[in-house]
Amino acid sequence: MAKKPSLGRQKIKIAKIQIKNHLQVTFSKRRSGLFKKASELCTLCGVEIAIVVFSPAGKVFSFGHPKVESIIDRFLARNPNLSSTSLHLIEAHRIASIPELNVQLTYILNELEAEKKRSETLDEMRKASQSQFWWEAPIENLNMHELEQLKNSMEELKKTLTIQANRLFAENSNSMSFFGTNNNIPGGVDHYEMKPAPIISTSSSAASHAHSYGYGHGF
Amino acid sequence: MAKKPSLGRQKIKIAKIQIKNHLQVTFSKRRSGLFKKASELCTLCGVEIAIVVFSPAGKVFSFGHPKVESIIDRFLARNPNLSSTSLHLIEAHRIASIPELNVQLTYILNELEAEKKRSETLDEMRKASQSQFWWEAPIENLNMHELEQLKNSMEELKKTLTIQANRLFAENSNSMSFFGTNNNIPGGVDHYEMKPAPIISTSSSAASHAHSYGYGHGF
DNA sequence: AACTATTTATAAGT
DNA sequence: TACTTATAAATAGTT
Repeated sequence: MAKKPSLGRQKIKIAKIQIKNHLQVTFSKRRSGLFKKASELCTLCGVEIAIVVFSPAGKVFSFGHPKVESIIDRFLARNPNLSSTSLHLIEAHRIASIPELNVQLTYILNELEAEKKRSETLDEMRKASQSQFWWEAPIENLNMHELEQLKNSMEELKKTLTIQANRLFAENSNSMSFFGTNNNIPGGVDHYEMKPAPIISTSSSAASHAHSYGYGHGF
Repeated sequence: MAKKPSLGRQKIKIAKIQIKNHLQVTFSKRRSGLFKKASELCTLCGVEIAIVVFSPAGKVFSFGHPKVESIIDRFLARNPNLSSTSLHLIEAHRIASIPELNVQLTYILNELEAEKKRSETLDEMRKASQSQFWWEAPIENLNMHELEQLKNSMEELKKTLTIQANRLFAENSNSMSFFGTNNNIPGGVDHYEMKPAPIISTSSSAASHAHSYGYGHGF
């Protein structure tokens, strides 16, 4: 009985595997391979690594040393993105005991988030289609207009807030406890200076630290 | 001159590399190897992966498809953890004042601005590619609706904020106001009840989904 | 999951 | 940091 020697490992093209079963097996194998490599890198070089993988089915797999969470926290601390900021704000208002404000702000933040996601989606569509496919979804001008309005509203709000805040501040700078939780007011009264909307054009969300799949130099 | 043939790859123990220079080289090589593997896994299996690496020096390297941030958000949504909750609480206390709130709003404003610019860019790309199709309508309508709601919310918020601020103002002001310009006080000098800071201990910590370095099965 | 024949990654050296 | 070489590891296809 002649053993049929397998062909052994064959070269494959790096493109989405079509055969479902095959894909599943490969995913499994390579996922553990990836985690193993990560683990080795941790040990060899004493670095901290977190990996999060979402399967097409939405199942999540993660690796982390020392812990996924701590690394993510560190990452977010350096690279604050909108959603985490939203969470802070929301949380702040919960604690601040102003339910009405909370509800509304939450709603608004969700909207903003949705808007952001939407344009992310569009951006990806564009990238994927390379201008060749029908789903190159156009962004309607009206939306632009509405966004403009939104911005104006927010600026208005901010102005009002600033005025009110400074009023309160100036009057009771000795002992004001608006939110009950916090009596110390950080800044000086100089908040009252109103620039026409600062716009610290902080590079939008992701861009701040330069290496997504990037190769930073140095150590 | 006999070429000295290198020994080639040697087996190494998976333990922290002591020779600094060596460690640096290995880190560099293996990091790119890891990212490459991740990239291949993404392509082959159509999954989403984020990797964050902190070097001993605190430098951060990341890989993400489609984006580190979006994947982290997704992860945190499923897996709210204690530390980030703690951070939120701390953060909340820090910003529990009107001036700080103001700062936060400014930040959001900036985000919106950045988002708008992005949308504009995309829109121009869209125009350039001259692909305009009627069937995008549903998406557009939905968005218009949402944006309309957003706008309304903003106005509501502004109103509420003004009212609240003025209430406090009324409560706390025994003396005169420095700014006589406050005309838009809708009214009630009603007292607003302060609760002692709810502090909702959210989050079931990290444990919820089972695989840190774990090998979940299934897909 | 186990088995190999191969491909790929990479430790050392330059 | 980049290239080279020989070898260690990972893994595609098969059972």
